[in-house]
Amino acid sequence: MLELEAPHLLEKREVKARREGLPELKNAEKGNVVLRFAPNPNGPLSFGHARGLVINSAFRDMYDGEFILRFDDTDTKVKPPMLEAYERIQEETEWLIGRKPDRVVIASDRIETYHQHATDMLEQGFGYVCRCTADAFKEFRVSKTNCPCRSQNVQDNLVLWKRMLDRKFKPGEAVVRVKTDMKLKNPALRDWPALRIQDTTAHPHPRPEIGSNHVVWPLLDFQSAVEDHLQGVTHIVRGKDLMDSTRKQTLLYEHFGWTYPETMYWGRVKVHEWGGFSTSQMRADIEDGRYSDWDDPRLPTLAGLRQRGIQARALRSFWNELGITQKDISVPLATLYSHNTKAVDDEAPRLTFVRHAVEFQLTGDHPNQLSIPVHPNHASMGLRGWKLNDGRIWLEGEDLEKMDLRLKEFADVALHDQEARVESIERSDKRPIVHWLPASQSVSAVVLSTKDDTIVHTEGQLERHKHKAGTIVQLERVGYAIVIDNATLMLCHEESQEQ
RNA sequence: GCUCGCGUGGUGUAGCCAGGUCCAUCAUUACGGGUUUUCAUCCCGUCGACCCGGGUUCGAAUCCCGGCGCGAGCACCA
Repeated sequence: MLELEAPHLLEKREVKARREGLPELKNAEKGNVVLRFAPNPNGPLSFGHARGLVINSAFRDMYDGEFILRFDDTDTKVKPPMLEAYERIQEETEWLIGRKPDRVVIASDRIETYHQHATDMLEQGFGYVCRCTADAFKEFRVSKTNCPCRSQNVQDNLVLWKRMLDRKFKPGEAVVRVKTDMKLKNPALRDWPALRIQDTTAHPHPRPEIGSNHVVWPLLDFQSAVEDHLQGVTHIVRGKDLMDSTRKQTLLYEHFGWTYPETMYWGRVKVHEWGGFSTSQMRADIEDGRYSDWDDPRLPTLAGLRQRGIQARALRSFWNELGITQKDISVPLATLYSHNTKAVDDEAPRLTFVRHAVEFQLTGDHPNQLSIPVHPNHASMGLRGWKLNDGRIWLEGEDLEKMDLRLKEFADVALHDQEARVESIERSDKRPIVHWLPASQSVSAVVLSTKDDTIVHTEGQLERHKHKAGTIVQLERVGYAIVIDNATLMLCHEESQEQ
């Protein structure tokens, strides 16, 4: 009885169990879920894009569904696409989510399909060609009055539509609008624009196969709505700034008799250490030479983070942990770094880097060589063999305040002038343990790190190594770093504030 | 201004829809301790929160109303 009338009462206890990971999708059937992420290819992917990629592909995995990467490249003037970005975004997506998208769709390939749907809309009478100026229409929108173009009959609309396609209008002289209702409470929804004219002679599409082929282009809400339906998208998970888009598009779906996908939203995210970066601002700064390129480690691009050794799986766990609440949040980079440390530590070979190195001469009895583990927790990673040869060693400038030191993995020494006299091989007291390097084992090197908006160069002596570029190592007592070449590394994580 | 959305410790997050098992979860940060010949990893511990005011109820983080705060949309951008 209870089961029939109020099954939720019985499930209560189970539902209250602590949830881990992402929430369930509504009306989702395993194997029958289609998701998408649709960036504008006006630059490479940013940190923020990663959220859309990570979350949507996580749902794809959770439901054994499909994930579409779609290029929403329908503006050639305000946010012109960048030709290189198409390939680059696909490569970065694969790196981030660890697989290729199930489908890739490029909006600019499908302009004629959108035109066809616009024709359908006009024929069925729920759209019209509006020849008012943007300003004039704005007044109609504010005053909740119908624009005169709204009452044109279907024939007139189709004639005007053909003239649009035939390049008889200039940009701004005609748009296609969706008939909703000018008295709708939300002004954003009132007879919203679906397609407009772009001057693709002055502003051709950067893809050579598209170029100036079309002048009538769909706007986001129309293009996205039609494409989601055509691709069979079942769930849309996106930023809450697109909430009104959902409402606009739902009105269009009702006209067409389609069912709108389930939607979920996330709020805005700010990273405390980064200001507001926009793709176009970054592009300008790179052109001005303020940053080296899109992969400059100071930039919040995926390429920049990757350059610094931030791992894809760290970004995945970071975004998955934030989840999809609608709250606007501000996260410290320390959270991302914490995920990255977990991702990297187990596999990071240890290496010695002596900053601001000062030379000393070892004296007294001591072995002439020693072996140090590559990783203290994993003997299987092998040993590093050091030879002392002439007994010249490097110590870090900041460690020299005390005269009695323990050279890590080696011996207790007492410093005097330029001499380090070995007092004991065994550890004999509580003197501080410091890292050090035999001169014969070292090479002059530089470690780069980002600090605020600058790149700091730290000179020092680096243990000789054969790690390939891109390897993440741990510089003992310094931090995790990515190998650039034999004598250059870059710290993965910004120097901590209290240093 | 109109419309929509959101307010749980320093920062995130779970719980809220279907009120009790919540003196509120987990993570991170900070601090303290343990393991460790790294200021790493790992482990243990401590501090710390339901925006405010009413209401409904035996009982409210959870439901209702009002207030306040924050954010977004109102583009012929995405």
